[in-house]
Amino acid sequence: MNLKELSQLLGLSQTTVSRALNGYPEVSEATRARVVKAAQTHNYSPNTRAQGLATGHSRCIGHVISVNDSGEMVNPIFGDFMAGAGETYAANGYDMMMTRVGAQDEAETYRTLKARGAVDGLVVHAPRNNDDRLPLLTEIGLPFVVHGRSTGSTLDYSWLDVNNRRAFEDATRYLLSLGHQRIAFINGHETLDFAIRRREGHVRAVQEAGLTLDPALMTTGEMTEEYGHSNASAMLDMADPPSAFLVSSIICAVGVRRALDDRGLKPGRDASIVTFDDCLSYLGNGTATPVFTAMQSSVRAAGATLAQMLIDRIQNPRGPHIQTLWEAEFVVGTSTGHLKD
Amino acid sequence: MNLKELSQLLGLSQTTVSRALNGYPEVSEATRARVVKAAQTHNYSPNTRAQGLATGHSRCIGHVISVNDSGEMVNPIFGDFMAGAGETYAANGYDMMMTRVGAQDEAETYRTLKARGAVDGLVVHAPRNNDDRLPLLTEIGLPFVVHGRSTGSTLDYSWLDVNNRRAFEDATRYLLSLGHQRIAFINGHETLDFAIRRREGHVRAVQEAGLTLDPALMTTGEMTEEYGHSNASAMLDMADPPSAFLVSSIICAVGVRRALDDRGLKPGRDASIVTFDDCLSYLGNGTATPVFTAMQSSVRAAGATLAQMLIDRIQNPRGPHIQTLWEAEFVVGTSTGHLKD
DNA sequence: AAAGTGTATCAAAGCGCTTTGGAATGCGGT
DNA sequence: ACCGCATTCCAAAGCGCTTTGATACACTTT
Repeated sequence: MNLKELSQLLGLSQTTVSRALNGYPEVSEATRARVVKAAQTHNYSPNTRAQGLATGHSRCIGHVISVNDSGEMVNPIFGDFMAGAGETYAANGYDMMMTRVGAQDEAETYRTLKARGAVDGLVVHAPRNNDDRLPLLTEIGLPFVVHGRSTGSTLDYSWLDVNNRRAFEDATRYLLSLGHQRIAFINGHETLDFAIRRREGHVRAVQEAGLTLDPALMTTGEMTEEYGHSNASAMLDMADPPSAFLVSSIICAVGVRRALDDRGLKPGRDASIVTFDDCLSYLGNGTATPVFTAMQSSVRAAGATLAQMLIDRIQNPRGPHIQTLWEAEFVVGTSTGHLKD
Repeated sequence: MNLKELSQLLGLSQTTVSRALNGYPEVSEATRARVVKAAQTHNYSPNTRAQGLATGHSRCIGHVISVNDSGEMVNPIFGDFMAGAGETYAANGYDMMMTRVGAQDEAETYRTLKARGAVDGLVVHAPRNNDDRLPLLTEIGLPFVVHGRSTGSTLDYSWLDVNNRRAFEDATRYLLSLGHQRIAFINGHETLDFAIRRREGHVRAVQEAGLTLDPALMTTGEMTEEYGHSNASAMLDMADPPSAFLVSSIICAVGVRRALDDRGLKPGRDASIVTFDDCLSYLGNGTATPVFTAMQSSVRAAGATLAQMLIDRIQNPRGPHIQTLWEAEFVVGTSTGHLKD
């Protein structure tokens, strides 16, 4: 069933049917009602591609997932982010497209996406320091919003980020206030902007307290459970092990906890753990009392909000750029306690 | 840059340029080379929608994610599945589209997807017993493949599944062989086909051993960490607690382990855990020796294979349906041990 | 009665591509 | 010199929609 058939069926022109369905005022309400009903009974929906060709828009948002060097890692927050974004897209009649791409042909992918007219805009994930995707997208004229920020970029662009620096500064202060002096910092890859900011926050709080940083207690890497486990294990086996762990992801924190368990150490009693918690739906941080003391911010909510920002931007490309900074909520769970003497 | 401009630039007709780029034999190799090069330098890619309109195909695959009643859960395996599928799609020039939908307007969504011509085919996720999506999709003529199976369906359709019944039967037998008699079974929602099969496997092995099943040791639910933790906790606090846990997901298993840790019990020594492991990239089951004794099968590989099956089906809709059954690999880790007397 | 004003509808062009059904060109064979 | 026969290229139709610019008609208004 297409427009032509439907309009013939109704004894109307394609113009009128199209306008009736798209809510134009030139159509009488009586006619509109008739058209809408017929469309429903005959299960008519306008062909996406024809509509897109005529309007010049795809009503589709792209998400380009860059596969990192290891080539295998899937960001665990991805599902929740997409779930949040998906709600917004659905509510606004947008489709959501995903593209996987190796790091080397990133630029090519973005250019092709634009040339093909496949998407009206896209979300930039996992921004790096001075990320070259921002000038690229600006140059080729593809609307975008950034999940996070790109320090060093002089461009004006829209982003939504968590105040990572403050969150990790506060978290470190909290551990210091409990008497911890040797604090391990299990961070993500410091090619990523958020990881850099987190380190800055941590470093600032440690230095502020007049303590010196031990490089042996700071690691960076892919934020998997195994990564948390192996690094925490190594540190716990040091001659002078840390008494507290500051962890960049609850998934790593699970690994850190396992390292403690392996050694018969109890989190909160024998060693403390503070983690960042993205509020993943399948890895909730306890129901009544939080399991981990954590800085939390819902990545799902971030997805929903960023999607709306992008849609607004697409519909009004000349509008001002929006920058949103969310503060993480600090919750005290059972994984932290005073330093034992 | 569009076809018309490019062809004018080259002094050729649109036909010739189109044919040159699409590999038709009617074009001399010299001309083709010239065209391809010009397309590259001018960054030309055919407009997706125009191409789709002309050919009648979208070269796009749909993934409809049904949001369950709780409305909030995101399947943790989703990211890895999509990563696997995405590789295949990219290699074959297909785009990948996601749609989120509430359970009540599932049918409507599929119909609209077809009517709009938005996708050439789709992957059915999380099939239920006698799933009504299969006859629906067959009726509306949208090619599909199923990740899992739908018991009770009399249709002929393509699927890829893990032999869940055998995996859980074998796992249960393994626990029995270690002397465990009270085995808890932490399962997923038994509206889902795979969960039903897993229960069947477990039940069969228990009955085969001449033991009676204790309904108090069998739970079903959303497979989150918290779900594993709360149910394992409740069972461990029973007068006659289980000595082993059979768990449907490594995420739940992490929760079960936490419940043991809470009580100072050590997995493998004080209680055993066997889990199904989807080989999620961020939640690897140890490097050298597995942490959990597990039945493992890569959901990422499943995504890649199913994507190929679907593409084959789209390109040859009259071809035979393919049914693939994978056996899970059983690995013994540190989470299981003989029953202490 | 003529002119003006909305209102409700329509025919046709155009979006950028593929593809059908020719047409022009070059070349060997008679 | 003429006739096939490839080879190489092209003009134009068509995919299903939106949208421009008109048209037909029923009312006021002067």
